[in-house]
Amino acid sequence: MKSSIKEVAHLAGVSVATVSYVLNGTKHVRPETEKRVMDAVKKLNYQINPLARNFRKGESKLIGFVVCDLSNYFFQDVALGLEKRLARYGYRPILIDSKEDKNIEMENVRNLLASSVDGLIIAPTTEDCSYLNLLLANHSIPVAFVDRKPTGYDSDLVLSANVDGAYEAVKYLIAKGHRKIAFVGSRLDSTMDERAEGFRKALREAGIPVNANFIRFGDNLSLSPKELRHGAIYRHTLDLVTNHGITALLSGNNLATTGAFSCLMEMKVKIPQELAFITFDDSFWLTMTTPSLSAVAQDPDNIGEIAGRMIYERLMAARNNVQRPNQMVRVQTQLIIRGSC
Amino acid sequence: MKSSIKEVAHLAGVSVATVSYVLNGTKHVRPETEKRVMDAVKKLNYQINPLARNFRKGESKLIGFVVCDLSNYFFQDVALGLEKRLARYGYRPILIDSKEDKNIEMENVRNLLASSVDGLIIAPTTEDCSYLNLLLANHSIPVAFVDRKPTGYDSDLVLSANVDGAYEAVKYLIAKGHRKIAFVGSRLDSTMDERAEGFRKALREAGIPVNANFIRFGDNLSLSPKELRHGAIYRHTLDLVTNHGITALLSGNNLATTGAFSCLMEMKVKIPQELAFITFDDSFWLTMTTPSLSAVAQDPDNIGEIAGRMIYERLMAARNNVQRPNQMVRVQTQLIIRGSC
DNA sequence: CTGAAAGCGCTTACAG
DNA sequence: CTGAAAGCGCTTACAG
Repeated sequence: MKSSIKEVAHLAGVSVATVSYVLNGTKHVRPETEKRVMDAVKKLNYQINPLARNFRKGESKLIGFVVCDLSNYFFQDVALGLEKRLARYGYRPILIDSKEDKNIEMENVRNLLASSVDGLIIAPTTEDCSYLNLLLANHSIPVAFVDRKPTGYDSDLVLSANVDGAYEAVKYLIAKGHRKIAFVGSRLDSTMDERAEGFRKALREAGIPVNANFIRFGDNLSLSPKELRHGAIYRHTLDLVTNHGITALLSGNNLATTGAFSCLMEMKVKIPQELAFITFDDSFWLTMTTPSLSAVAQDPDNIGEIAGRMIYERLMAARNNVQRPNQMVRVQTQLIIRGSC
Repeated sequence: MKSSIKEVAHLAGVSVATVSYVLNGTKHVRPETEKRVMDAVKKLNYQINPLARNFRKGESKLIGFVVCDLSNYFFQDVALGLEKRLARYGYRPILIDSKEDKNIEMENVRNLLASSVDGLIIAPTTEDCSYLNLLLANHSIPVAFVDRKPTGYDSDLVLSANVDGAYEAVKYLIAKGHRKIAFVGSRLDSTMDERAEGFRKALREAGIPVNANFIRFGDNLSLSPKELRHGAIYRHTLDLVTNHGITALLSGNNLATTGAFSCLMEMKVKIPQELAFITFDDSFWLTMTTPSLSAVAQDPDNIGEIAGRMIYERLMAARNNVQRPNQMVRVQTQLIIRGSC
């Protein structure tokens, strides 16, 4: 049945050390000896016991991915990219949902540490990540952040080029002749702030005064499924459309779009004739609406891959005892024009 | 820093065995002794080393979930339910995508076995799962299937009530006066077959002759992203609408809906006036279309939970050496009427 | 009720 | 180039 390295050694007539050397390529072994070992391995259909190896090496080959909202397809796509990249390195991700609750996030991190993950990738629920200082005091594992810029804990970071993305979108709207352009974001966090900044930048550059009242954010409830459609974003959109005569709207992410577009549909606003609309976050369903929706596409797959690579590089750096300064990577977005503007 | 059970034992003035007994509750220990141990644990901030424990116990606490198509939100939701349930039992899922390719699926299973998962949940790419007999010959771990009915390997199974779901939908359409009703499914597998059967059953029951030409399936390409919109399903829909004068259409799943609804949009078919439409698989985006789309909602979260529970129960059964016959669970669907019918 | 000790299956200095 | 042996941190019969 399940054979161990001992039986391989016995059958090959060598020591277990030699078998280990051959299997891991950690020491040069005479070709002849190597062949004997490999023959024995084949004959016994031997497979290394990863439980034993991991224990011995003190690693789990597991990377925890703590996600603020795993029901959001953006993060699911990040996870897909992460999985793909980690697989290359012989690591696997463990996904865990924080449901946009800081306490759950902390609990998740604690749990993952208790299951000996070798590294941690965090899409934080809120910026403040100082709790990590305490939790990671006794665990020297690498951490990388994605999507939101953390404060209170310094580490690698992968973000979309949010300013540029919003800037390009608004620039496009301005080029189409729009002047009364608004921005709605799901909740004011570092990401929404950057996108709002890109929004302002485009207006400034075009010499259009920035009306602070045209930049709106939802409340904390805006992230919950119940409030997505008819919550704060819906009301902001309604107000902007009916009371302020905006002609174009940029939505800060897919959550805000749910509320904003729900409102526009219910109000039977003619898009793009009466209102031009662009959203952050591309998805296939943006082509199933009437009209199809233009989008600033992020590249979640790539974000996941980069986070995976960073964690791996940091792991290697630690193993080789080399210093590695914290890095921040910005992933480009892409403006996709469809029927809504 | 990281302390071991030895240091706890030393500080508490007991043997490591006693510490282990206390920590695991595996033997009765005098309350006084127990307190000494717990105090030492607290003082040293001791956390059990799961790598060592797993190795010793020969388990990984990991359950592999091999998914035919992880980019499909249906399976992502199944994974969410699975994760939730496994967490309760102290297990974690490892997700891995087969990209609707049998060879990748087999490779994935091999990989997971090589990483010592304690159990396997499989959403198979195709029915034939006889390859498992060979792969699992040396690994006595439990397996559960979800979504599609496998052949060639017998184990637990979680499926939607596909016949009933389709039956209810078509019954509804018939009650609305429809007679020329068609069914389009992404690819003929056990699931699509069952849904087509529910479709037929409703017609039969209403005394409406079943026109075999009104039951259409895509080809193998119908599952690939490129072909989703304008592939076989699109063409079937086009043919059914333009050449056969159908007045109602049931789509067998979310993939088929992408092709079918794309066609209907492009043909500017008036829904529900000219054609009533119902799809399998609910999703939030079905309310963002014009009109909103009625759906036979599956309960992926529940499917995932049940699969997790089954695996766990089988694990417990094996540990206690009790026989446990294979089970099949059907999860009810729910007809959600929106604007499309 | 508690402890001494074996052993899970590897890897890795160390010796030769 | 190869091997004998220690040891990673637990759990668990077994003995008392």
